[in-house]
Amino acid sequence: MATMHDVARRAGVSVSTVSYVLTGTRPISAATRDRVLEAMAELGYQPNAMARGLASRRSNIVGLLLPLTGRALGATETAFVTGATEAARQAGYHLMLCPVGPGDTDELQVLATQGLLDGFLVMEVGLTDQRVDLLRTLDSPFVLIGRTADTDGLACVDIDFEQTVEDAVAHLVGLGHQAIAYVNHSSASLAGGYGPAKRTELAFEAALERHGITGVMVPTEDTASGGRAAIRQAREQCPELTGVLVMNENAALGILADLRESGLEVPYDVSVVSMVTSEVVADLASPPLTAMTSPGTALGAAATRVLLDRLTGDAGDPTYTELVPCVLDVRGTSGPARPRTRPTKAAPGRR
Amino acid sequence: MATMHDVARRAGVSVSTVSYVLTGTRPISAATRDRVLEAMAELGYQPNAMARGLASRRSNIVGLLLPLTGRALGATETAFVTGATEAARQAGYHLMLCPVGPGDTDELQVLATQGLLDGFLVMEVGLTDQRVDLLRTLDSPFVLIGRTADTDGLACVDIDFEQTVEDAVAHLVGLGHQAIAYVNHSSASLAGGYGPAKRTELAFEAALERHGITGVMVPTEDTASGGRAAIRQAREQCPELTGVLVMNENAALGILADLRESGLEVPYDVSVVSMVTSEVVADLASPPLTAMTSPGTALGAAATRVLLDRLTGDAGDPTYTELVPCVLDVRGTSGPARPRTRPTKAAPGRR
DNA sequence: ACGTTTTGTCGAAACGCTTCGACGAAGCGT
DNA sequence: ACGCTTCGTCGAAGCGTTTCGACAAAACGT
Repeated sequence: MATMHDVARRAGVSVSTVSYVLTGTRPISAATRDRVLEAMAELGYQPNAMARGLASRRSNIVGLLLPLTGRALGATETAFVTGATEAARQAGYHLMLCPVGPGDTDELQVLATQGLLDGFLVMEVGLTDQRVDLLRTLDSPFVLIGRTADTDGLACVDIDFEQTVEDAVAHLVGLGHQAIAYVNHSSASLAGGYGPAKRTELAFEAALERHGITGVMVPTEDTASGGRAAIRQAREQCPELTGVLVMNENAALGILADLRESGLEVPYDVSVVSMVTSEVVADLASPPLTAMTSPGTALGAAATRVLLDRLTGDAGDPTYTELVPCVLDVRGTSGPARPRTRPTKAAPGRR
Repeated sequence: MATMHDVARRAGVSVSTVSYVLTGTRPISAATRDRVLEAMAELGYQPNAMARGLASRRSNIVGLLLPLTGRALGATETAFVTGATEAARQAGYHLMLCPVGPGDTDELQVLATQGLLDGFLVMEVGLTDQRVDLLRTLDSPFVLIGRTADTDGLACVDIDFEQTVEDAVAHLVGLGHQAIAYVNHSSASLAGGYGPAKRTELAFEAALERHGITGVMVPTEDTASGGRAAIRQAREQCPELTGVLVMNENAALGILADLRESGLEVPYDVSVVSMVTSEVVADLASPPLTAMTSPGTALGAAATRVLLDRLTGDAGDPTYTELVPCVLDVRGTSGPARPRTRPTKAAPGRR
């Protein structure tokens, strides 16, 4: 590997001059610049990342804090990651995946103090999250993807759950639905203070009231069978329901299957809207899911930009919060509400 | 941040002694070791990753080369990533996600020469892959997750497609199926030399011959609608088919939906086995998919171990290849073959 | 008791870069 | 022609480690 010394010698300049050409820190005459550039090209010179990092105390690497549950990531999380990675790359940064969950403070402590990372992107943020506290006291720059209960002084990028729920409910109400169920994350998530679960619960209640309709919320596991259980429970608690809002993609498919097996046709008898859903999964269902598509890639990219702005010093507001709602994609599982008579077996031929 | 100097002063030893305590490179008496350790603890000392990297020319970071298509990663790929990340962490390494596809040689050239990464894990390997050639000429240590056409002198970890196809076919044959379709990746993938597509095609043909049964292979897009199109085409080409093997999870769901809509009941009329499938997606379907579950996490971990062995020098065979077959998980979509009469509308009550 | 090895520690030289102060050479106004 | 600023470049001092050669002190064999 050629070093800066080699380049300097070949171009007949000093090492520092080469450095200035590279970093643009000081003005260099066009003539010498060209000579240096040429020498670099001839030698196939590539600056050493470690040396640069040591001297400048910035690595151009940001860490992505992501609890690795052992189970696969959802499509939404994956989109976050790819969005963030791509955005970082375009800004000349690298992205390091760090399996650090809300409780792994020791891990994070090490990561943040060993000087490898310039800043952090924090995913899967709980309403109270030790990682946030730690990063704050260490004052490492960081941006949350998600939100804690108290976002004072924090930079956050998140899905606008309130708006998303409202939009979804409005869609159903617009189709004439008067009784809707909301199938939320598990009660464990709710109790554990998982932000999206809590926020959507509140938003759902608010939306019901605003539109003057009735509804129930049912928490359930994020699996197909969880969805099945939830829809049964919902129909029991609220037999007249014609609309279902469901938080989790997997649960959504379970609901669809269960309704079908119960002799109810979607969307003729019941409409289903899936929240925070990726297109791939929506298209997996048949009919394809009407869904609030999660802006995963965009969020990841936005978070990265916010963090990078902070790092390069031209930081604006340190309390910057950017909320992006999911957008409604009407596909095959939502339609006009049936009149409020007890549904008979679905009329054939309708789909 | 405390430095080694601080620790050395506090413990009353030289800097190099502190270093030896940390790295174990040379013997240190128990007494001084304890003193040094104590000083570290008191100061909350944390070695600087950059300085260490510069001096030792190893970063303890490995890069994961992964084309980011813009679309979300599949569950299998995600499992690879998490498995690799976790395994790296346990060995004291970090994992950096690098969006570098088979063609992005410039990107990779930079990554490999800037000295940030000790080695590479290469994902989504094509039958011929420029990344492999480049890494080879730069002689950076690397391990493939997947295989090129010619694996001479390469370290690979991959799914054992041949075995997986054979197992799947054997499962169907064991249930009495005599005519099976294989819904493969798209013809573009096949033409582009995508390893899994090609290998499974050959393995399927071999399995047909070995078992003395008939079948067709239909390439299709990796989407639900791709699956629908494929199953139609397959039934046209081979009306007597009772078994379907499908490469892609998304396509599998499409196939299930299409069969149901055609009045065929799974698994009574047709059995479906999904290849290289994750449990989450398998459970999304109803009935849940009988599948060859992909050992994603295990593969990622295995690849990492192989790479790390190579890095730490106690490398064994540089041509080490580890093949792991998917394992058959019988769920709800496979069952005994129907007698070979033309099926009438499925008898009710059966499932 | 003697050389000889082994053990434990030290000082200093890298590692390849950034950055700071210095300084001659131009360019400016007057 | 004069000092004054600006421009372009240089040398050297770090950045925080690892690692190598050296060297007392202790342990060994005879």
